Amino acid sequence: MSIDSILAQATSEAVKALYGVDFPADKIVPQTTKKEFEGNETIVVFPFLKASRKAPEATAQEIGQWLVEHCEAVEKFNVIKGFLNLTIQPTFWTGVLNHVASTPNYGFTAATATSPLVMIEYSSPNTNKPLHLGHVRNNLLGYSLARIMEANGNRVVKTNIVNDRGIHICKSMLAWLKWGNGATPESTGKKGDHLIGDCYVAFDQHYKAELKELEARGMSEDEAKEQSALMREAHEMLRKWEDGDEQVRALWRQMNEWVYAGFDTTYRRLGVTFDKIYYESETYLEGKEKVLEGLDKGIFYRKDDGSVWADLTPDGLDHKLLLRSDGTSVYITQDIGTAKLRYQDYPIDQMIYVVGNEQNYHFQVLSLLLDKLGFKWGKDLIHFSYGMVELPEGKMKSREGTVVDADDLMDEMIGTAREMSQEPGRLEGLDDNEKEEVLRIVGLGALKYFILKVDPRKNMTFNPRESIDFNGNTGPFIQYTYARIQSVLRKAADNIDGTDISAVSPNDKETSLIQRLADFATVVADAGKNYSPALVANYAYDLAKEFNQFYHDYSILREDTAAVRVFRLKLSRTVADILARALSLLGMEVPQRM
RNA sequence: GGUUCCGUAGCUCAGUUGGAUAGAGCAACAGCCUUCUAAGCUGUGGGUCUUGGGUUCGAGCCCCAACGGAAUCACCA
Repeated sequence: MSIDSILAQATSEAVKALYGVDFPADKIVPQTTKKEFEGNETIVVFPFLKASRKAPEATAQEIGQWLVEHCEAVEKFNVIKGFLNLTIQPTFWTGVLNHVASTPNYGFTAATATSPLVMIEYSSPNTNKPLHLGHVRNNLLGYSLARIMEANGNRVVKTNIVNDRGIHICKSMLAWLKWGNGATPESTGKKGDHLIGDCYVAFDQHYKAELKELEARGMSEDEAKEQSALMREAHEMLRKWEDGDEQVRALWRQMNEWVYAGFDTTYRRLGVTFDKIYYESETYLEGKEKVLEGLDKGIFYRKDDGSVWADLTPDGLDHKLLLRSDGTSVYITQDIGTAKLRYQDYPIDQMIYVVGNEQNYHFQVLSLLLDKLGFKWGKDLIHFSYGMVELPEGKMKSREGTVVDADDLMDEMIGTAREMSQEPGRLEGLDDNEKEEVLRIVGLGALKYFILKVDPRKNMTFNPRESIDFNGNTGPFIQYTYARIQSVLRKAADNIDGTDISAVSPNDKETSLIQRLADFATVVADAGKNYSPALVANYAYDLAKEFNQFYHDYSILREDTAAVRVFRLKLSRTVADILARALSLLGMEVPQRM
């Protein structure tokens, strides 16, 4: 039982005993005492004043006295205004440390066969360009969210829907045919996704040039777009694709394979994985049937021109098109289709879509539509909406070449880690492979933490000229704290688990660290409830920061009382363990040395 | 114009269901490596929490309004 619930319960009893009023324990939330004040846990007594009919100080005094007399865990108390500061028995804290240290996966809940099944969709790239910084944010958030949901006892299915069809892919294909000179990833040594991305850019350039020429001949911009031979060819190709033209399909398959190979490399480096991948080319026809079903049931209506619509005005939204007048699907129809397929594949209880905030409206609509169509998780689907990554000059623009490429970025991060590690004494005794592994872990850790520590809803700015920091509130700082503890543990000769530490009285710093360790369970639960990797990230930083201060103030190995030394070693080891587990929720690894 | 989101130190960001004197990092300045890892630690300076009302013992947090910014409101995806 946690100290918070013990105190809440005891305080509830105190109010009952002293004032004869029932005050439910779950309404009492003790909080950690601020550093400036004496004590470990604080209870705010203002809510009890109605019951006590006394001044705040007097009330706090009475409750404090009662707790000292009746609650074993409470050693003493002091009162400042309406705040009752309680000092907890030292032996209690060593007990808490032992508990956390000896509970495997403390704070994590394992899923069972009956746990809720949560499906998380993230990444969802187009196959016409390589992944960039915006995708990186999406992937890291999605993967971390999956880890957090798992830690909270959910069964999780990570899914990716690849947008592998449409006019944009045809543009790349056309460009490859026209100007590609038969280039392949093998012949050029280029990653497949980058090769295709170059084709897409090439199309855009030639298209622009064509428009310019047409406009020079006196056409308006719209006329030029209408007359563009390139665009017509692209559309013709799309039509052939939809007709199943074997030549077009073969090229399409070939190019997509190249792209997937490229994506796989990037995903593997980023450390993200998927349990089930859907391809739009296989799902995009699926939604139509569901829409027609809804039409039959009278949920939707048909206009005179044959198009099908949903009336969402009762929900405060607009009318939404579901099928064009020629009977073909639009974007949202496809999402209905994938929802149907997914539900056939998995008995989903909850669906989380990790998609940028530019699609907020889309998911508001999708939620309503799925609900109307009878999906039990439709109404409560979570659109995990995140803000864009911007450059100091504004948005990233592929046309202007300001896109921050995911592969380049990872290279740079690892490069910076390499520079940092040049200092004498760093990474000595490791062979080259081990060194590279550490640099990879640290470089990627810096990137991941940089992105995950901020509130996902907010737009974030990334300045490519100022490389991501490795000092201060960063991933490497937390990893460093871990590695530092490992170093101490390697040098310790003590039998950590075989020595009794129950007689040790933790000092303030140690008590505070133990409290923080115990908090980990709450943090994991809150992160799950609020879908918030940032909560975990900031917790890990606080814990690491506090440990570093402790490390500076108190010696561990040089403490000559065996019991205290072992106590501190155990505390350190548990901090390292919790740090590693917190970071694992962010998809981050820890190095044994750095 | 409608809807949704954001506004905290020069910059990047925290701020746990409303609690005590609003916190970190970066940048600046001043210190600390003969000691368990200096990717660290300590100190100094830096704030009208966009503004104005309201709710109450108490508001950065909740409500209303204004201002500023972002996204979105396609027979595009």
